[in-house]
Amino acid sequence: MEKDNKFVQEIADMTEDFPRWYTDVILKTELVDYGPVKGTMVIRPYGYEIWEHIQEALNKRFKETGHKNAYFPMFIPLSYLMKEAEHVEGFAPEVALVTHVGNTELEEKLVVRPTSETIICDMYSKWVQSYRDLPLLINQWANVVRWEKTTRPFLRTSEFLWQEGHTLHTTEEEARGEALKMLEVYREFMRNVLAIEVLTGIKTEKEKFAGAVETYSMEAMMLDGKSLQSGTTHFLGKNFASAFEIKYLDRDGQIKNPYQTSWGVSTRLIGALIMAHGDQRGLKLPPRVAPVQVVVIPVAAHKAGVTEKATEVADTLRKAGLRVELDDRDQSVGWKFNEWEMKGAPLRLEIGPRDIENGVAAYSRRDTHEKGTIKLADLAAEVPALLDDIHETMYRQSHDFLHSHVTVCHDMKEFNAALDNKNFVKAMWCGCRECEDAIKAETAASARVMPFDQTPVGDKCVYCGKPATKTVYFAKSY
RNA sequence: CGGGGUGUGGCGCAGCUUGGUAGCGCACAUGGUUUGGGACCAUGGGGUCGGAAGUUCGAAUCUUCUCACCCCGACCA
Repeated sequence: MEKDNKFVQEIADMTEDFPRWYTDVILKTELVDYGPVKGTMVIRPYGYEIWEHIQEALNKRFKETGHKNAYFPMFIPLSYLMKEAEHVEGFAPEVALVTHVGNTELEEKLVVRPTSETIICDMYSKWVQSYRDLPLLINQWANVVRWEKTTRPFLRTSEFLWQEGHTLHTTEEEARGEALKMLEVYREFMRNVLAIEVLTGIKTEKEKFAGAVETYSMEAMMLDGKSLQSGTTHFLGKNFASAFEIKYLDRDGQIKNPYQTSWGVSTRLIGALIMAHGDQRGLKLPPRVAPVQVVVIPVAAHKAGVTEKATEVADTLRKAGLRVELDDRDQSVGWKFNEWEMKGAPLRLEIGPRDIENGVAAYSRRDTHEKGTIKLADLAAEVPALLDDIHETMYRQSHDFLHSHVTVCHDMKEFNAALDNKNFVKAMWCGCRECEDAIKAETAASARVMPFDQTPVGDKCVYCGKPATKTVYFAKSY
């Protein structure tokens, strides 16, 4: 059915122009639109529902780890931001500042939160008196504003939605453990909900969060070989606690500052799943966050009994707890097939006269394009199992893709070759800032994470050739 | 902020060199025929060409200025 190709909705060739492909897909599938203010995005219902499923899955996990949700104000007095030296330096260039209300100039300028450590610390200093108040485990869902120079929907926008956890602990071990635990929560979430494989580890000094002692990160690999920092957790030490005078009286009668963590993931995750799973036909959504898990398409709907049977099938699946859409719009079936593939629905069921005669529904998987039939009587049991299989297959694909695109490199020649092949580079590094900066300047790749498993992959720094002790993943990134 | 590019119905584009007051595809609307991989026919609605000034009898087209957006670099979840 080539026709003249003139009715085909074109999506850019992802192998040739990945950024364009990304933009085409998110706009054409009605995930987002551009906002009127440069760098902002409108998340449309189809995209927002993905976010809701992400929120639901994370909230469930936060509850299990003892965290409570709360909400703090969006406006933060500028003076708060100034209290932690590294923090100001890191965020000052990109904060939006409120200076006026109407025509009146404000006595104290307000920043629109780029992150909430400072205002939350201010409140924590009032709430914490005793070691009995600790640990304090709070999360908030909010929007934050960071006026970045270049933006792209989901990946980097001037305003974005996220979740930020902020905790206080009596001991360093407990706080560091919390940061590591939440990183593991994120990793498990990526594995079991978004079906994305990630590398986890520690950020270098250069790349860590402004104000943190240590930053842990998970990095996902996009289909063009770039890395996307998909979530971070921070061990903040006492940096903020002392700056904001959060103090408690310990059992030993001493007044102490607690140890602190913060951690977050954002709507960037939606960008991650688009760029980690998509293909030439468009989105490929993992079933556990897909707004429409199963689309039911009546074939030859004008024939007697077809619409009725399709409706019945959709109802059966809804009762089985699935998110189902019956697409009975007045379009050709081919058009609908293509549309739902582009929109990433994991599973399509077709109900036509032939199927009804045979007592089956025809299915087509979005992940493998495999087709088959399921007996109508078995739908409620088999479709959920099929969705689980799609999830596992998608994770497997993500896992294999990442690990087959990591190259161990010992010198810059290998390094550059690996980057050209869209691989992550695993290499040794001497640990000095000069080499890290030089590598970034020359190759546009940055040190993404130092894996927890520091098994050496050589003995010399990939850049300067001096003895090296750190194993690092380098990659170009979003 | 440095380098490159683009602005013409909702979207994608043609027209510009050789000025003569807009055209195509998609989308949209109505009617009909269709429907197992992006259907077809007919009819119809919608733009004054990013903005301003200038040249000219006449400007989407030429000149100058300006604005906006996009891509590549420096900054970042």
